[in-house]
Amino acid sequence: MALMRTRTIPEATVARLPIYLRSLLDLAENRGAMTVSSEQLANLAGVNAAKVRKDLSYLGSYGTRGVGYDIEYLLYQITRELGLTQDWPAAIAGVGNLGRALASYKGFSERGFRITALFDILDDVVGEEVGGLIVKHLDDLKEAVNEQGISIGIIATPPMSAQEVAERFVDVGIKSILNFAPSVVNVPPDVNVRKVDLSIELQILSFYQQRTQAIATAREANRRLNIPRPL
Amino acid sequence: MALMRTRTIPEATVARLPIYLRSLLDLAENRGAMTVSSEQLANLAGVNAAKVRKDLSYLGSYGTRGVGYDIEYLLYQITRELGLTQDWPAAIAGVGNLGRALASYKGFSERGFRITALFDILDDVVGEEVGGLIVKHLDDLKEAVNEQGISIGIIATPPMSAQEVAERFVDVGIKSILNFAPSVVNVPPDVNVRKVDLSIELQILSFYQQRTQAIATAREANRRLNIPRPL
DNA sequence: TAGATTGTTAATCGATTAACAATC
DNA sequence: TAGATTGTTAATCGATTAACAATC
Repeated sequence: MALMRTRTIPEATVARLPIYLRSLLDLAENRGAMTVSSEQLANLAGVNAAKVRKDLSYLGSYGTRGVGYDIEYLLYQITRELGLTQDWPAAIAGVGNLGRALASYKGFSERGFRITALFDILDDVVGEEVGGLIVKHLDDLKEAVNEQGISIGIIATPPMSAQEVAERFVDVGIKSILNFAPSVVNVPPDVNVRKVDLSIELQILSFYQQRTQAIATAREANRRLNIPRPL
Repeated sequence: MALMRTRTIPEATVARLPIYLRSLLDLAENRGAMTVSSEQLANLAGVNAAKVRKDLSYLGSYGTRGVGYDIEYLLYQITRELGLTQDWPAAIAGVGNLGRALASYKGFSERGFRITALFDILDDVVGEEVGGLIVKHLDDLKEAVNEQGISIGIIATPPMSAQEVAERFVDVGIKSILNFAPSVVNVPPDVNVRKVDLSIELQILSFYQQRTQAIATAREANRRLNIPRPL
């Protein structure tokens, strides 16, 4: 067996590639640029230039010293690396407020993701049309997955149902799950799960908000103490 | 001036506190437990026990050797640390699909966050009732912020408007922003921004999905090569 | 006392960053 | 050649984890 190519892109880098991708698309489409320096790209992406160069170096050496990176080529490389040259049809389970918003979210299709099926278990939701799709019963998951080649499952159910839906996804062979439900789901180790949790984001923000306010209060207190300074 | 207390909780720890909080609430409410060991809490939160103990040690030494942590007390400490004992009213700018879903999202109020105002700029949206609130024009932001003590701004607009909304938020003194728009916003350094980007999550998932599939394919290829092995 | 579990240390790992030789 | 910018090295920083003494 040939030696396995040791192309291990760090997680932190993978998480930044989509940000670079977006910046590059902006440069290409709206500003008609042909090349970009690590410095420019760093500014657009909100990181520093050394990080950009290091990140891009994991994809190979695609820049030109003294010139920068060819935007089109870099776009192609990042797109390929992220697997975006392939089609990954996605299904949403749970057609409540959030599920509906996700189903009709333009950003997905704009970035090449197709939501091809919606599932629920409530009689008054199954059969309804949402965002151009008829909501199916979760019991019909397997059939839809086989027919449509669905490879990404999106959980938009209440927390109580999340684990069961995750297991159903796993049972039908789905290996990538995006979980919007506010609960942890357990899956086998070969299944990729990413979690988006609105409450957690707000709670983290609360921490930093509290700190910001504490700093402002401390500064104010110091100001009051210091200003009427006796000679 | 007294020496500033050097209580610097690492970012990674702050991001995990809400997960512990949720697990502890589950233990307290649904299972009537009084104490919890780092081992148990780790299992619920999906991390390892050493990490739990290290994380909790930043809050102080609240455990009892040989026994574990008192759940009620730990709940109180984490809640306080995250700033959740305070009320942080939030406003949403952009009442499209996503904004509506967020406005009616039960999870926020369940976890102590109040959405107190909705803003848009479109005539046919302003004045509409969504989730029990009348949508206001963005021009009335300052008034509402002052009256309601709004401290968190949520951006749910299209990407093009995100920067302008962020600036309006900053102008009226908001120091914490949750950005759902798929674009980077620039704010002064004392403003806390967190970004939730649905497309980026899917793109990262795409990378790992591609890798998972490559591994499966390689395994299959090896199987085919190895099974009809000549002597 | 024996068993359980914390809190902390120290080793390790991974990510960030400045610096600069290589080179367009 | 002079100026610009990459790609990589090495230092540094922050996060993770195993191990275990402390102690309930």
